[in-house]
Amino acid sequence: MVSQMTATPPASAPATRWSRRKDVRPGEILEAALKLFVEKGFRATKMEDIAREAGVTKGTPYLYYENKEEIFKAVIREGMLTKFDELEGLSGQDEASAETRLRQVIYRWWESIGNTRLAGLSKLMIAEAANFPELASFYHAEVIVRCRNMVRHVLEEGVERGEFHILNMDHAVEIVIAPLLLAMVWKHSFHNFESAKFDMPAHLDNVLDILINGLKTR
Amino acid sequence: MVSQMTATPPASAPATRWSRRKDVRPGEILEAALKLFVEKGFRATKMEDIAREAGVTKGTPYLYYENKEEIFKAVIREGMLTKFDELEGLSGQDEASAETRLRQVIYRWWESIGNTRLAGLSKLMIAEAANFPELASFYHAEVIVRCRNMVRHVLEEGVERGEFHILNMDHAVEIVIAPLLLAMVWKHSFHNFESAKFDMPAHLDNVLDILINGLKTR
Amino acid sequence: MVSQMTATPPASAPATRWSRRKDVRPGEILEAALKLFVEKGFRATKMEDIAREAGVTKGTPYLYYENKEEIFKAVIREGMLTKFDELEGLSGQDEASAETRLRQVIYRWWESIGNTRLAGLSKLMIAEAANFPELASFYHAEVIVRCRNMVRHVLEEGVERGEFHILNMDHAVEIVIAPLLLAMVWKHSFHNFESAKFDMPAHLDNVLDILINGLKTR
Amino acid sequence: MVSQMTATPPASAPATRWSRRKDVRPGEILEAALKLFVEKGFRATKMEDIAREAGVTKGTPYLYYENKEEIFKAVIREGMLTKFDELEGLSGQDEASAETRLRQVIYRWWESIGNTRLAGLSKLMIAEAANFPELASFYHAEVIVRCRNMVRHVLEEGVERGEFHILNMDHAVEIVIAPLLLAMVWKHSFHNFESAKFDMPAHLDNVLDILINGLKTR
DNA sequence: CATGAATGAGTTTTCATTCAT
DNA sequence: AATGAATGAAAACTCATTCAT
Repeated sequence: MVSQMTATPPASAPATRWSRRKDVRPGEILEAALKLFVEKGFRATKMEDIAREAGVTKGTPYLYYENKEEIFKAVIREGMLTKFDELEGLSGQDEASAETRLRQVIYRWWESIGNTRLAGLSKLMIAEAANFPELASFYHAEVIVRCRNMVRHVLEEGVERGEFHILNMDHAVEIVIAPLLLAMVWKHSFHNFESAKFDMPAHLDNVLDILINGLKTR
Repeated sequence: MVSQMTATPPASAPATRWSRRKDVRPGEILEAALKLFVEKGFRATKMEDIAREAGVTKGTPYLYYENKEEIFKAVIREGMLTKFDELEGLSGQDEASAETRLRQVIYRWWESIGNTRLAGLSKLMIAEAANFPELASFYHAEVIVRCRNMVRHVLEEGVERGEFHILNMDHAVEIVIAPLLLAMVWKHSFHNFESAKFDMPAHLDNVLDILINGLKTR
Repeated sequence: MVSQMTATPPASAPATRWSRRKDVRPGEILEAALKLFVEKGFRATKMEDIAREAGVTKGTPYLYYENKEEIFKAVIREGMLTKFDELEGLSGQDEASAETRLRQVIYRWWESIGNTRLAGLSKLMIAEAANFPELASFYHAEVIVRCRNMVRHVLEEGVERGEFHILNMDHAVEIVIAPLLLAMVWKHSFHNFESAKFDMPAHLDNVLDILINGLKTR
Repeated sequence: MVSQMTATPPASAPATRWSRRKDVRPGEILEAALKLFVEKGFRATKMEDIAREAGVTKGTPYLYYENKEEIFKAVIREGMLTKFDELEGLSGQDEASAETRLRQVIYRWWESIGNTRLAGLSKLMIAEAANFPELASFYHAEVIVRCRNMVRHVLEEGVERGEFHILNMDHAVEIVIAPLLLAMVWKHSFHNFESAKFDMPAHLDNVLDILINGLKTR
């Protein structure tokens, strides 16, 4: 999705009916599908819409994917993994305070996922989990659990250093993750109705203040 | 939904083939529709499935609702309002500490919404907001904003009393709401994959400990 | 197919858009499908053509059959069995000479199968055997083998009575069956090109003369 | 088909990527098409399958044939003619008895047609006659009628010589042809279900014994 | 000559909705 | 008031054919 799904802008002047771009098509199709699935949901998205959005015709997606369901699976699968590799690679590099590192993790998540079209994936999986159980399982293992582990790791270090005082680690992890989820939901489902659009970095800042304050050793 | 959607048990010996059911049918249909919409989404739910789930046949829902979309709207509209009236009626009755009242609000929310089939409504609206903008607007005004206001009210009282120290009220409200949303999402989308199922009341307890600690005046 | 597939003529004056005739629809659909499959083959027959031929619209056949393949199977399955029960019931009733009985079997076959739309089934199976192996197997067991057995039975009696002199029974059975197959093929595939249409009963007569003469004990 | 369809082994080291194959390609394509049409029928055979079977890619058949229908016509047209020329050339050469010559005709037919992939052509035409009337007409004139004439010629000689006693020549011709058709049908449609595979030469032998016996003057 | 990505007309199949019973 | 057979618009999917490379 990182490389494949970065669509090249539709050729400005297509002199011919079409061009052959076997290598980029799959990415363009997934990109288009991601956008529409996130917007309308799996069932409400028509194959022809995906094709049109990708700049091809009805039949072309079928050259690369068996059917609509396979496109959905590919969207999810290719969508998040690489980003996480990046994220996990970054975290843990420095020797700053746990507080600083927690803030870093959250900000980075916002930059590379939350503020990205990929955040829509989460909304998508929330909506379709019951219809695609194996995919939900995959998402749970590869996204939710990894996300929790990243947070848990920082929190545990904070506890070791005596910075944080945490009674129940599982629940503490959740409260850190919760506002991230909320941010994605606001962004993807109700942004049109929020009169004063959230300044998300500032929001995360304030939320972290409260949380870190609440987690701190007294 | 409270009154209408409380289905009378279909087993209660009907005198005629279809004795006067005009009064209970709509509720049974909405109840069935809610269940299926939450499970599978709007598009993936077939009218016939709704009918079967409601114990009637294909044509019957159309006697009470124009079409599938109207059923969806009715499900959302009737689904949450009355519950909120209850909730709002309860809160603010006592003169306990803001901390106590915040805990009460959250627990009551969990009892009357979060732990109820109605929680699925939120998942549903998150998924379908883009397809039903007016409905999303309605939901935003009637559910999200009211929910925020309830929380805000308690927090503001806490600030007035000198119990809480809050820099940005909007953001503080969000961090209180966030774990509630998370709870609903876990419950409705990924509960099958959570090895150790959350003891939700305990979780809310712990989360509130952290939040209240973080919000407290030092 | 006998009863079910006997289509009632389309109601002369349908005042309404359609009428509900759940009991006769399947037969009408199979009847229509048989006609078109025999004419054009399985693949070249469109579902919509079957529907139109049956006097219904596109969607109706799907109320009674999963898909086109199931219709094909039903056509074959229902097509021949009952006729054969009739045939087998008739043969062997009298104590006439083997020659007489052989002639009877052949004539009856012609009346109840060869001269019927059902003969087209054979052409159909010949064409589609490779595409529907299990169905071909079923056809082989239920039609071909039964047909051979009927003939074999008569020939064996003829041998017992000393009427016929047969060196290899298997091959003798085939030579009796062969002209029946030929008759069906001519009728269904090349009848338009035969300048002098065969008088089939006379033809069978002549053929039987030769065969019986050839089989006779000298 | 004899010359064109005799594919040169594709293994013969090509000097260039596609060295002058213009002369052999059409035959290879028809050969592949024949095989697949016979196996699956005209409609169920995909152009791409023909191409793959012929060892080329999708576009190539269109360099040699207008479209799928033209390929079908070419398959039929080129398929049988030359073989018949051979057959007709052979028959009538010697001065043996009519019985001997009849046996010869049948055996030769079996060798050069019945036991060949070309036999599938008959099955194909039986199946597709209604969809390709002009082709069926052509096949009728060039194959069926010629085949009958060959048989008729021998039978007439037999009558002239006083060997055969035939009341109705047309019908006699059919009874001789019938087992040939049967043989092809068995071979191409139901061979998988025949427990004891027929020893076809022996079968033809036995069948001819009966027929010739039946035709003989007493 | 040959390739094979792309097209788009054509089919199959689904399902919300209607309406005779 | 309820049924459920039938409709027909709308989607999903196929594949013969084209044409840039």
